[in-house]
Amino acid sequence: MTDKFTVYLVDDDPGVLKALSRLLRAKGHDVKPYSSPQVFLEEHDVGVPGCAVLDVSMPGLDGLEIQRVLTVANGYHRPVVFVTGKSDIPTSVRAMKAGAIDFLTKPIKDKDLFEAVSRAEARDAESRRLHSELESMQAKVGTLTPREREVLTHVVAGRLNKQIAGDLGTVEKTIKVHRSRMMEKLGIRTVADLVRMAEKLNLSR
Amino acid sequence: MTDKFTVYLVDDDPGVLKALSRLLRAKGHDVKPYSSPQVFLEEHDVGVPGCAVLDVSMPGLDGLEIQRVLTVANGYHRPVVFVTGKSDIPTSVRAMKAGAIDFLTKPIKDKDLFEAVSRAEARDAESRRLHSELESMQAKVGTLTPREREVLTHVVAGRLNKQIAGDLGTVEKTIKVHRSRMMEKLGIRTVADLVRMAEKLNLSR
DNA sequence: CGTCGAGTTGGCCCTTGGGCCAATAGGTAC
DNA sequence: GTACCTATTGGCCCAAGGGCCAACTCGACG
Repeated sequence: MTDKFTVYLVDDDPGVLKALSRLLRAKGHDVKPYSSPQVFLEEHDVGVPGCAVLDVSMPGLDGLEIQRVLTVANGYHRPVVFVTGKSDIPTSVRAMKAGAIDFLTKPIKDKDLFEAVSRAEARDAESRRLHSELESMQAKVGTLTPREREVLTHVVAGRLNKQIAGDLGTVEKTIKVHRSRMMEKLGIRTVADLVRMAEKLNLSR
Repeated sequence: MTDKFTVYLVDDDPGVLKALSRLLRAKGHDVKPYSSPQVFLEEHDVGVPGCAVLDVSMPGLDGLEIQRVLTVANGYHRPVVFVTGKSDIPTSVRAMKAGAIDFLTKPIKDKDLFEAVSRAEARDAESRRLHSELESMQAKVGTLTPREREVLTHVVAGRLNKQIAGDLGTVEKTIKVHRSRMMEKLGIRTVADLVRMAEKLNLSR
């Protein structure tokens, strides 16, 4: 149903690795199989849209460890689906609390795996969309001078130019100029849009 | 550490019920023990700040069923902590996916239960705060006339009075009046606040 | 039929926002 | 030192927001 979505598959059992790879490839996914968690982490690229399907218990690095590492990144969370042959409830609960998409026990039903990967794909797409939106906004805010940024926060707070001038120890005219340049740089025309942007970036506080 | 926080405790085992009750009461919580899921659901009051601690497997209504019922409400989700003597991974995963705070296996460590209830309390408080905030805002929006509401959406969209007038087939003066009355009724003074309110209420679309 | 709320509109006037042009001052980079 | 960026300020003028008072229409309610 989809393509250009990469599934990072990590399982120390070559048989499982092969079987799941075939299954997911048949579904149209781009699969990258790893029998070693370490190698996976080295080659893993957060820039690629995709999800991780991890065996819970592996020698060296177990699935939960990997999940933690993947989560640390920069706010972006690589969606993780766990598969396991032998595990326990506390482990599954910990995984889910940490944000796992699903926690499947072997024997794994194809349908369950597909659904999990599908949800992972949706979440990944959404989080990428959000993330890139925030990035582009932050990039624009980054081009603002310190003064312009101050004015921005005051405008978002709903203060009048005159009041902002008072707060910043200058005159209204100066604020108008900063304000105008600020809006220009942000590529925004209305205060409404400015407020929405500021809300998303948490610039209100 | 806290009080006036109610723990609805539901377990068909009288012994467990008694033990957990004592434990939670000692911690300062107001505990309402039920050995019957049905009775619990009948007496349950979403208006009371608290959480539910449910046994997963019970005759009649199992824990997951109860969780589903508690979730249906009106957008408010009663935080649920599961306790179980005998369960399996798929069940725990389903519970966590459905938003459970935690899924504890017996023998339950006091510390785990306390932490779970504590997190449930935090979540409950937060969701109540959010909910009441939304309610009061919606109540105010409810006092608006249809026309005022239309104007609201246009203002939030960043449109000028003149443009709004064009869209609504009237003149700028009329929009000014609606706009003024609208702000007055909402108890809001700045466009910035209006936008933030609209965002929270999803009035932008 | 009279009252009332909702929707309209006009006029008047003041405050704000914002664009354009010009100019000054301090600091930094080449 | 010259060029450039950032911050400032002034003047001029026009557009937009918004308060106050008054008035009109229409449909619903008694």
